[in-house]
Amino acid sequence: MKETITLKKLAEMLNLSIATVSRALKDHPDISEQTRNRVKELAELIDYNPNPYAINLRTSNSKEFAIIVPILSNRFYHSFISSVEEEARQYGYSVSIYCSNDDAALENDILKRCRQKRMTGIFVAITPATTDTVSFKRLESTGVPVIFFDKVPDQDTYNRACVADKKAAVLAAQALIQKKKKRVLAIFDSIQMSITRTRLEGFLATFAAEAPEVQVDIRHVVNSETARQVVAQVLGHEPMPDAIFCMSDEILIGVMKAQQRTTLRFPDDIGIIAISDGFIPQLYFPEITYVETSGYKLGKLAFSRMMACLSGSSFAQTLIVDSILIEGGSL
Amino acid sequence: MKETITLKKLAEMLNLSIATVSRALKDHPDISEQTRNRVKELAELIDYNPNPYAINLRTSNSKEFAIIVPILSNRFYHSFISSVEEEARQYGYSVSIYCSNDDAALENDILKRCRQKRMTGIFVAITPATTDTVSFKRLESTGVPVIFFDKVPDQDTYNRACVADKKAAVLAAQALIQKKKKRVLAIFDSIQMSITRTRLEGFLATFAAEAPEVQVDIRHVVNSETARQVVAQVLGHEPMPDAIFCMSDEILIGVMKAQQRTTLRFPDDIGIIAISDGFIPQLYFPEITYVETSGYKLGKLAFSRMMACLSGSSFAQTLIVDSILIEGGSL
DNA sequence: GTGAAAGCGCTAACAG
DNA sequence: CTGTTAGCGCTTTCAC
Repeated sequence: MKETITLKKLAEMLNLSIATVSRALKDHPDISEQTRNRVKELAELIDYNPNPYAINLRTSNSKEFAIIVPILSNRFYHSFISSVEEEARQYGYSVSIYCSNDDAALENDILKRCRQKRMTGIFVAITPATTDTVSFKRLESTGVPVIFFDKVPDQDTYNRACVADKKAAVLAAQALIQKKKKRVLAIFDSIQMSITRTRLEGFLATFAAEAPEVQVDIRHVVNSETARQVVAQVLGHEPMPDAIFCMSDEILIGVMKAQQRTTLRFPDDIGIIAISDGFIPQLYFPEITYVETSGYKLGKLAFSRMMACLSGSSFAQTLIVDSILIEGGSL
Repeated sequence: MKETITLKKLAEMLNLSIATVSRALKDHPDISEQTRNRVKELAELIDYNPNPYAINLRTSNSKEFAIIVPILSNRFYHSFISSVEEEARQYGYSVSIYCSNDDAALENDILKRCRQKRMTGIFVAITPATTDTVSFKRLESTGVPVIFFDKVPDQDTYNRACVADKKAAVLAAQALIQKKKKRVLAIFDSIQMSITRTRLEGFLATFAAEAPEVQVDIRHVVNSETARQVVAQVLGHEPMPDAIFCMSDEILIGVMKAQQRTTLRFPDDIGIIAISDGFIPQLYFPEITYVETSGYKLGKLAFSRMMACLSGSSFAQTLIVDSILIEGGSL
């Protein structure tokens, strides 16, 4: 159990006061260059590490961000997390990950913990059950920025960063129109979810405005398996759709399973397009054409907003990450 | 900016000393039940939260574990992380996630950070480039347990938790033999990786011992795309294999892409089996038969070893998570 | 049973 | 330029 090196020890070894050593280490202008070098050299040599707990106790600045997500087994959040972590490290911050398991009570516990730990700032994707956002507001009022991302509250009094859900659906619809598809099977998640309503609206509005003659068959499913069943049934009967739209990865997976039982080929026999972060689409051959919703880009955006808040930007802002179409060859 | 509640404030409000309040809050036997209740009630009422930095400064116990992984976009590590986090929370520990990006230098920085932050213990999957494990040893010698998992150093002087790599390959081989496959195309990652050598050895030994007559065609690939190319070529020429083995998810993905260009069907025309954590196999229809390597189980195992170390178990130990065969219908 | 006091390692006035 | 001092909030002897 090697004893730890403290400022005091350094000071003793150098015959200086603790204060001087402390200042030398952080390039305080008062300190002579000679002393500074002497201190820094020894510190380096004996591998001095400041105790972050002491620093925090003194300064109440943890240099640590929290990210709270409702679920961890989700690629979108993973890329968001890596993205933020990447930036944070550059700025000398750490990142702690918390998972609320879609449980509003647990989310509240986590929030409490974040308060205890004096987190510098918080990124949070709320659970569907989160109704009481007042505790977030309270935290924010104590000077801890809260950036909501992906799953955000309705009120625009919060800082929010989202992907362009509506536009993603619009882009997908336009791609279908451009490929002259006439009979589109469009599969959406449950209409309960606000993201579904947003995407559905954009999707339908685009067809209505730009290609009203296209037949759009909207179906709602609750998971991958129900998506598979819907498609298995549709593909077995004339008239067949000439393209399928999937509003999420989960749906895409189900559709692909159904397709694998048939002899139909993309894009010759039927086209397919999805909204996705891009991982699942590249599992197939040809790769699936998709409209990208990038957790990575969202992370960058949210982080920059965080830094802005930290340097004083106090008004709430809603930021949107743009979507783009990635051609895979399946449409 | 609401002012924070400290022990001192509580003490003042109750007309008690700080020491008494502190003791009351942690059920010290010296304190009378009456006082204790009085203290606890008020603490609850005004939402007192101890400052973890002060506690740590005093006790040098961060109650925090670190998990260091070489890459975050990996399902296996995700399930490991959730698994550990789940346990840790129950024991009142937090978990910080760090990603070394397969960079040994960064890994070292992270390690330094962990030392600074006085992490209670560390779980680490090392990068392929990590040669210098002495800094881990040094950390361990200061009383911070280091549990290596998945990617572990060669020396058995470390605490290591691994999946049963060899056995996984053996199980897959046995499944192929049992299905009376006679011409197996077996695709492995680069022979550079120790995991490849381990699996290859188990795989070949099983055929040699139990079914020497089976033709096993071993191929090494470097990624999903090369796997796809190999299979695309093999499937185009007689004599065709009657089964394919994939040692990893990445290979499986490539193989499936190749298959999607053919009219071959699993399991009728050809069989397929993989080693996987189970996510990718269930993307296809029929789902792919695989030998499971579970990050979740590995997490539980590693955590229990961590707790053992914390309560004094000092000798190094190598733990193995068993593998099982999951039938998907593709073999 | 309760309180006084020391100190964990560090920062930041305030003095010289 | 450098040192002295007073805490940050908490735990923990040691007294009473």
